[in-house]
Amino acid sequence: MLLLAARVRVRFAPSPTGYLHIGGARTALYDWLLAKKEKGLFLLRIEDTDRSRYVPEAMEDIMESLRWLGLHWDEGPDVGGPAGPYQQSERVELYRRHAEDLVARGKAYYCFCPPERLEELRRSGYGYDGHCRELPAEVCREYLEEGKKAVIRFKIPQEGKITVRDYLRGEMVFDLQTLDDFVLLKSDGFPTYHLAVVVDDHLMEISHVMRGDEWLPSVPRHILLYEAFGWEPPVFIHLPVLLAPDGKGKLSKRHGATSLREYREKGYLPEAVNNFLLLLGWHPPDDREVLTMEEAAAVFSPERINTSPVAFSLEKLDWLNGVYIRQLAPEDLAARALPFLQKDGVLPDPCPPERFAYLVRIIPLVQERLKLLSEISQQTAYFFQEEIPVPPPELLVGKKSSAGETRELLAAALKALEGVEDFSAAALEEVLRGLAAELGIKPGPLFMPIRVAITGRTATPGLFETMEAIGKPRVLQRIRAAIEGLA
RNA sequence: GGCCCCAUCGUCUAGAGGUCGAGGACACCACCCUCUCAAGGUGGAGACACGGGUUCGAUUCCCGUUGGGGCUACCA
Repeated sequence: MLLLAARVRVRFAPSPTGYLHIGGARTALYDWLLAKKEKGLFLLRIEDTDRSRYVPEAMEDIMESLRWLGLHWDEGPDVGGPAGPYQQSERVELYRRHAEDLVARGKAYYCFCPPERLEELRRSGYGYDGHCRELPAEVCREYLEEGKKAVIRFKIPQEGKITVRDYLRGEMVFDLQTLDDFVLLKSDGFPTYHLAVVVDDHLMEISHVMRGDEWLPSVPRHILLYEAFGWEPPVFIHLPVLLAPDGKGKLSKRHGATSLREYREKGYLPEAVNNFLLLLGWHPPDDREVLTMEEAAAVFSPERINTSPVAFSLEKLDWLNGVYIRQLAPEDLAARALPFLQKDGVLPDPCPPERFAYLVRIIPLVQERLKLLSEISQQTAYFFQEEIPVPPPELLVGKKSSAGETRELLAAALKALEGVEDFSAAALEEVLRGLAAELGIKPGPLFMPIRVAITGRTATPGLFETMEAIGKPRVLQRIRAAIEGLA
């Protein structure tokens, strides 16, 4: 007994079978929020009891992803803690002892049924039939001594009903006859989920269990186990499942990105991902939906978690990402965008300080236009390049204009710009607006060819700020190149 | 098949018997702002699955139907 006191202790208990799933991230977030809100502790426990599905890199990815989200744990496999170890593969002795204890007390039994028999049983549509349940003790001992493969099964009481409780859904009644004698300890000596989760949640003094609602049908088994051990069960809070964006079927790889790392690689901010996940199944007491995790932790309450399935639709995530990008200080955004620019070859790695300083200067121009960090390269490449490809005439010449006219406009602009000493946005605006007035045309038809000439794009930040940032020499040179391209 | 869960705008949701001729957010449409694109502002369209009850009164409570989802492994 650890006697860690009656404070809230929650755990996130992923299985290292792959990268951290977006649904798992939500569970971890809710766990973290509850711990924060209640001034409790958040633990990380790795449930690696299935050796056949074990993926070596998974554990590192899970921890790295959680850290990226800022969901730091108080106890876990890397940091340790009073209830360790926090990796189930290091606790197999513990599970075995508990399973054997149940056998000794007549609440569980050894089963020697071969896989083929079990397979047949499964096809019949019912669970295990209790074949080994009443095996005489001598026979059992004999088999064991012979080294026969065996599992330990839990003995489900045969009659009656069991009432279990979910925090959000209330009481649920299950008929015991619909439950079969499930396996506690596998023949390889590892525990099944059911045994391990109950033993660990108890030993680690978990007060609230949050997990996906695919576990709802297993609650009776767990309650029965708690009763068999004579333990007090924790509060169960089952989170609504995440459905595919079209609402049909469970979210899976078929429906786009399901691992957190993919979102990170696409250029989503952890702030946005957290905020988005927060809203998938939970709603704040007021209508403020954009909130930091600190703000969320202050008002988080499990009562407000929904029970109906949730379609995982990304529209709001994209919007939230834009919101958080706009809130960032330029230096911060630059630092976060840099890896994307380097990956795309726009900036070198390592990045020289003066280039980074220039990036910081550019950032405010594109900040409110950015939805994903991964868009940074295509939106800013022309700032960093010495020369850009000469824009084709179809881009340069407006719908209502001609090549000749465009050439003349650019030539006039070039002439006016050559005389500008102070190449600042304000001065440039004055000069170019003056030029348009002089030519007797609206600003638009003059500005657009210039924009395309110096950026190669029709959609850019404000023209004058852009020109200032690119600088006089490159601006003039690009306009000259564009004029030549129209000849 | 058996067991379990769920059901408000396209999506996330508010709503806990009269306050609802159903509120917010994203997305969508229009207009405004405007050198383009964004951002921002204003406005618009858009939902209580269906059928029975209970009640003076149901989005809200109960039952059923339908629909969706999950579980039914020596996987979690």
